[in-house]
Parts: sequence; structure tokens; C-alpha cells
Amino acid sequence: MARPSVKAERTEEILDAFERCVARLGVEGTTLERIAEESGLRRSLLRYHIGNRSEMVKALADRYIKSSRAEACKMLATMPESETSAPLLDYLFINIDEDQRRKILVAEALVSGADLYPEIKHRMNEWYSNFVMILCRIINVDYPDADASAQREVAWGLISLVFNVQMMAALGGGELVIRDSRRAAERLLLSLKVNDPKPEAERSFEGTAELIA
Amino acid sequence: MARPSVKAERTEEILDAFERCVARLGVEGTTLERIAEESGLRRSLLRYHIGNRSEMVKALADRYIKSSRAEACKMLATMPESETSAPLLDYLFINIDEDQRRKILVAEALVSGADLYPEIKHRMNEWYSNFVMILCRIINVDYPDADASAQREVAWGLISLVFNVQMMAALGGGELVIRDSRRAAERLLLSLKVNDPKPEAERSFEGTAELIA
DNA sequence: GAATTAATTTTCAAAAATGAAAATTAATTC
DNA sequence: GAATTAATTTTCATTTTTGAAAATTAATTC
Repeated sequence: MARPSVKAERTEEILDAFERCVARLGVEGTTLERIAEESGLRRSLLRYHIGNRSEMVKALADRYIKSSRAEACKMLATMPESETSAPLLDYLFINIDEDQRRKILVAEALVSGADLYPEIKHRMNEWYSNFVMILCRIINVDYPDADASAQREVAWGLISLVFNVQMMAALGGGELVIRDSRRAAERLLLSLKVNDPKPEAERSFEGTAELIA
Repeated sequence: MARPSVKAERTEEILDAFERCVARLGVEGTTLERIAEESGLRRSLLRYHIGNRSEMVKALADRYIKSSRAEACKMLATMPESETSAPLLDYLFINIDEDQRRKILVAEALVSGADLYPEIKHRMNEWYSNFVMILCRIINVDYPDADASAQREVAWGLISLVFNVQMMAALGGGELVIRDSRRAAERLLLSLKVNDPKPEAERSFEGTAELIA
């Protein structure tokens, strides 16, 4: 009855370009004009299809959460029944293509930029919790006897390593850092075996009392 | 012979304000006008005392590197002769005041923003290497038999944890993440004891050959 | 208090970024 | 090919940010 809509495709194209910019320049470093250039579209089309700047950022965060969650579930599905540690480490550190690397940098940028966009804060918190949960589920396969908090500590450590290795890779010297990160992650996973059930030694560095929630 | 110079003091004030802004808003999210407001000075004074925007960023990075190096050395000096692990973890995760927290966020912002300011890239690389070295020296006190690469892996893991805990703390839910981070760091340190000298188990998750530099 | 130099304020211009809407073009149906 | 609706282009105004220099004020020495 009229010209067919391409809003869905354009929206994807625009957000793809936005992601590429954010990975390099951060949320605040990315201007609408730059996104337009990156996507090969006019700036007015960003506005027409998505909206103004803050709506653009919101749309980016929304899409990111959704696709990231889907990706994590897919990853979970590809995990073997046992011996998940090696495939997990490969997934997190080795089998990283340009796309996944960008996704990680975008997550960091969104978290860092959350202060300026309060709506994102909650979304990124949710995203992070979900990621930890997925990791714990995988960790649980190889280390079912480790208690939940121990698994969470290790999961958090893995995430920290993944984030930082990509951030530092931007400074150059990528290969060495990747190798070290993977090894450190390996250490964290193995700590679940060695220290289970928790011996006295593990508590030897315990902090002061007010830290215990 | 003339009005006394206050350039040194003003410069410090301005860069202090700049740091406060960068910790919250990132390098690109910080405008000169905002720095002026934060410091209580006119924008023209930033230019007069330091320079234009890129010179401001360069000055910030320079001062950051210097003071950070001094701080790290001071920390190293306060370490005991033995049993350094607990004080190290306290230093990295527990005894963090607003100032130190800000410093960490600034480091992250500078690393993330290095793409836009090539001059910083090298400086931040240097900074990072120095930090790893200091940590290795401390780690070496308690784990002198662990080989250098193992110490470096653990040091890198500690840095990753420190960075991420502060980044995520901005999203809220700080206490739990701090506790988990400290515990994860503890696991990394302990892995140096358990797996030394490296048993076969430690190599069980070794990646493919092309990773060996 | 005149000279001197530094600091500060004021002011203006230019560029960059965003918001918004009018005008035009394109693809579909009937 | 006329009507219809979506997409695209064009255009303009406004705000923000930055660069730069002139004008003024302040503290010191002689």
C-alpha cells in the first residue's frame, strides 16, 4: 500500500556503526556526525530512524544487552557435558575475533559511561549479573563441589581479566597480555579444585570484619 | 621584581579538577568549561597556565604517571620484609579512599582514551609495565620460587581485578564486588604456592601452539 | 608611587555538534 | 499514472565548545 519500510535494517546498520565508533572512541567521544560517516548515511537519518542522542545511546545499550544475552546462551549451549574449563578459556581469550573484541570494548564503554546516562546503569548491572550467572553455571560443571561464593569470585575474576586484556590490547603488546590473562584465568579455575573444601589456608588473608556482608 | 608566580599551584589545582572530572566523565566527556567550573577558575586560566585541550590532556597524563610511580614506590617501601600478601591485598582492595579510587578510574580513562591521543599511548604502556614490575617485586617476597612469568601472570590478574572492581563500583553494589575481588586476588596469589614448581596439572588447559611467543 | 611582570577578567570569533522541520525522492497499491 | 506512505535529502537555527587576544587588575622592586 506504500513504500516498504527499511527501518529495521537501517536501525541495525546505524547501531553497528555506533558500536564500531564506541569501541574506539567511547560513548562521549562518538558524535552523531561520526556515526553517520561510519554508517554511510546522513545524520538526519539517525534521527529519523532512532531518535536524538540520548535515545541513540539507550537503543545501543538495549540492543547490546539482548544480543549479549543471546550470545552467552549460545555459548553455554556449545559447552560439553564435562571438562568445560578449557573450552571456556578458549572462548574467553583465544577464539576472539574482531567482532567479539569490539563487543567487549563496547561493554566497557557503556559501563564507564553509565554515570552520564542513568538509564543504562540498571541495564548494565543486569547484564553483568547475567554474565556472572552463566559463567558460574559453566564453572559448576567442572567444580560442582565448590560453593557458590567461590564460583562467583572466580567468575568475577574471569570477567575482570577478559575486560582488561581487551582494554590493554588497545595499547599494543597484545599477544603477551592475552597469554598471561589466559594463564591467570587458568589459575583461578584451578584454585577451585585445590582449595575445595576450603582449608584454613584460604582464609589466611581474610580482611577486617566490616567486609563480611 | 614583579608579581610572584602562582603557575605551579594553579597548574596543580587545574589538574586536580581535571582528574575529578575524568574519573566521572571520561576524557572525552570532560569539557574545558567543566574543568573550569570544577576548579573555580575561568576557562581562560586553563589556557594561560597549561594550554589548549590536547596540552591539557598531555599534562594530565604526565602528572599522573609521575605521581603514580612515586605512590607505587612509597607503597613498596611500606611493605614488610616477609608476609607481604595480606598487606598488598589490603592496599589494593581495602584501604582505598576517594583519592585512590579516583586515581584508578583516571588510569582506566587514560588507557581507554589513548586511541585519540597517541602521545598517551606510550606513556600509559610505560605506566602499566612499571606497575606490573612493582607488583612482581612484592609477590616475589612471599613466592620467591615461582618463576617470573608466573609472577607476571598473577600481577596482571591483580591489576585486572583492581581496575574492574572500581569500574563496576560505579554501577553500585560495591561492597560485594570488593569482597569477591579480594578473594579472587587471594586465589591468584595462593596459586603460586600450590603450583610451584609447576606440576603437569597447571599446563592441562594450555592453548594451541601459536600462542607461545 | 612608578615600573615591571604575572595573573585575571573580558570579549570576540570560529568551529563543532545537535535539534528540528521543510522539501524532495522513491517504492508500493489501486 | 494517481494516490499513498516511507525514506531521504536539504536547509536552517541554536547551543556548545574551543581558540585567541585585548583589557584590566594585582603584587612585587626600586
